[in-house]
Amino acid sequence: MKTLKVPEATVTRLSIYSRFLERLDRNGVITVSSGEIAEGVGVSPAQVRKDLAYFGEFGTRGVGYNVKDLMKYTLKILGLDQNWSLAIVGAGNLGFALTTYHGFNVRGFYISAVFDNDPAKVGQKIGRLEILSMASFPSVAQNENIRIGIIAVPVRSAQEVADIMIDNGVLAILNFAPVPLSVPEHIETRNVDMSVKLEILTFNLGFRAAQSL
Amino acid sequence: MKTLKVPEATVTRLSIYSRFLERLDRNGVITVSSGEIAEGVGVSPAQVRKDLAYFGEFGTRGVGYNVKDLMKYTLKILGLDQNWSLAIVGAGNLGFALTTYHGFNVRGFYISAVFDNDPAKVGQKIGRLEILSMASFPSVAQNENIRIGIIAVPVRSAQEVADIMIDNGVLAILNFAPVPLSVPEHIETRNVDMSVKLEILTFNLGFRAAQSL
DNA sequence: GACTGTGAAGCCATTCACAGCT
DNA sequence: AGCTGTGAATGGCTTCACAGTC
Repeated sequence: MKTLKVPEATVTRLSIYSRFLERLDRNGVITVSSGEIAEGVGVSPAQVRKDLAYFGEFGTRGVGYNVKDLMKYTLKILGLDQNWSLAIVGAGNLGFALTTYHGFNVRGFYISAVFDNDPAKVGQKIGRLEILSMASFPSVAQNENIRIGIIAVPVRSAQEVADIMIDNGVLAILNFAPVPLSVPEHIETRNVDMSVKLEILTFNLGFRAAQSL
Repeated sequence: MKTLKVPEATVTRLSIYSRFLERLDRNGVITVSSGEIAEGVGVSPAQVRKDLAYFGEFGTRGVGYNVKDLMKYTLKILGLDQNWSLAIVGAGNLGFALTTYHGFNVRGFYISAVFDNDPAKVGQKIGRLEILSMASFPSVAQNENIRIGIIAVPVRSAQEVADIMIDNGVLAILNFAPVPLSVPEHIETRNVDMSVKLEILTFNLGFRAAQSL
């Protein structure tokens, strides 16, 4: 088992393997081979084995992997053996969708609070959560032990929101605003940019297609 | 100018440069250097020049790039000099957010229709759009010339929706369901998986941090 | 016989460093 | 002098292929 320098692509796939394993486990599958995982998630068997090898030897030669065990290992590696309190800032359509998005309220994640500075929104409810003003961010972040923030505000407010989050102990930010955040070295950020993905599609429909003429 | 084999990472960045250039243009900036673009979007200057070089020579040595021209070139390359009709399938919270998400109704994209098979939703309105039953997908897809589909349904329905889309002329699919779609060779698909990005954050907070102890 | 784990090879993307223009 | 465009070097990820194990 060697560690250090795990490619981010490996972590991405690990997250996908992990969810696939949960599905297998729910279906009562006991053992799975790298080839079956590969088939299920659309990568090569060697890739699956290489990825897992960054973290240990989880399989049995000639047999494969125990689904339940490997699922637990992947969850542990991804840090999902603990609970993570999330705060969402921005209660527009996107923030609303994210708050009610079931996928965020599983696998160790729990949305603790939603913030918005629009006075028309503060006080309204999204499911069990009341929309709070940003003025209460510091106290809520501390009480709820919020270490991950989700930014769902327009570009112009994104950096300001990030700064407030970081000042109040947030260690990692998932940013839906299409702008890069400038943050200290030790803060983790990732952007989710839906438009970029759309434009990859149109590029491929146009430009690549034109080349193969 | 050499072409063939443009890395997908280059296309991703091109989309980001393009949006950055729009911002510069709105602010009245005339000329920009690779270093300034790099600074603005968080990559290296050499990377910016290399990326652009895949598509031509757009700059002037000693000077830089003309903002308006380069913006137009990037839009053209990305296929955004034409209009793209989108159809969204799934009018749950995510579909609702996507339908009203302003970022999708700019840069050449236009949401033409929203579909859902829940009888309780069919007939309701999201802004200007009435939610349609999937039974009308074929005729609407044809009339509106829909070539791009967005899947915002649960995992269990995603493949079925993809099949219907493809049967009715859709060429590219943006899939928000966390499952790989199986599609013919010539169909473009990309997944937007928000949970994966979250799990990269928790991995980095946990695993990577543990290694540096 | 089947499947994992892994060094080596191959491939792809990024960075470097500088020649070429303005 | 300043900045682009690009071949060469580097670095990193993926695939190959096979030894090791059950």
